[in-house]
Amino acid sequence: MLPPYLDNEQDFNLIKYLQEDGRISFTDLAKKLNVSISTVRNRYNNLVNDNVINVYARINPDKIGLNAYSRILISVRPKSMIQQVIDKLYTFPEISFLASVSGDFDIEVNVMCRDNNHLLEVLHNKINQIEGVYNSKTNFYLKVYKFSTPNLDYIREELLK
Amino acid sequence: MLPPYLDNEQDFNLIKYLQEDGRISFTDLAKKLNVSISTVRNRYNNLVNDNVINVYARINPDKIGLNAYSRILISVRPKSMIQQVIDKLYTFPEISFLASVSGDFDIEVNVMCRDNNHLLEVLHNKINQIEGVYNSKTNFYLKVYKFSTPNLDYIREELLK
DNA sequence: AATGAAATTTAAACCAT
DNA sequence: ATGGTTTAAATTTCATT
Repeated sequence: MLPPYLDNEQDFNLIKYLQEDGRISFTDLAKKLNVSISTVRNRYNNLVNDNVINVYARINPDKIGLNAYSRILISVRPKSMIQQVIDKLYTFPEISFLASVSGDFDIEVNVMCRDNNHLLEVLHNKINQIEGVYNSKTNFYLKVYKFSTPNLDYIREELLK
Repeated sequence: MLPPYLDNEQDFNLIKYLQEDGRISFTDLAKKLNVSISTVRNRYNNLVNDNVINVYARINPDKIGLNAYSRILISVRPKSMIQQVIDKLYTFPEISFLASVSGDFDIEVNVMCRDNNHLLEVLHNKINQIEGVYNSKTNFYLKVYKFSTPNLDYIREELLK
């Protein structure tokens, strides 16, 4: 069974077109979907309000001088402090991604920094100073080949199996 | 020194507003920046054409039934085959992120799957079957707390140091 | 929830500086 | 690279089914 939103042909296609071009006009969407503009607007607003999608500008980090893009894995001890550490990490502007993760470490963050010095500063003076951070491990993204949202046509097919 | 784009007050603010709302009208942007609409449009087009930003709809994976979101690290042998493996991985619709990475593994991908069975299928039947994939290691994102673009005000400050 | 119509706002194309 | 003008297009609001 398809989850809500993807089971609706209109929502599904709406999302698909907005993935390709976040600024496509409602009028164009209405033409593509063969429904009225008002319908497109209603559905779009629902999708955004329900936090299914959000339309925003993604920055290409190296194009704006952020040349040290890395993944930092963090282990917390005692484990009871994990949420506290997450809350603190959440406030760091360098961090573009923050998640709980399974495996040898508890938390994964992605950090976009100016250069290695900047990364070192963030790591030593900020992340490693958080109470509860017991260990951390850093790896660099040497080159990013793909950064996208998943292919909806494929997903629909997959979910219908 | 600031890199191109961020050294320009207009581009900088343009990006900042578009990060918050990818569908903000050029007219509103022009009012906020106190410049003409034409200027906003020209600068926006340049930013997009130069691949500094792109505006698109990001999907919240669990809202559309993708409940197994994971990171897979891949090591390639012989190392001469890395690019070939990357090219193959690039074509997989499940993969939302693909990068070369430093450390014990060569490649990192993020995969959005329906459930564990789906992930297993992708891993065993697709990724691990690629010629040159020698080893792989999977970890789950148990919960994503932050998924954003970096805070521009902070970055500017940092880059000016 | 989906539509239609009118008034308002916005975008696009063009030209000028 | 920026701004102004005009025409076409899109959006918003409100009413209707």
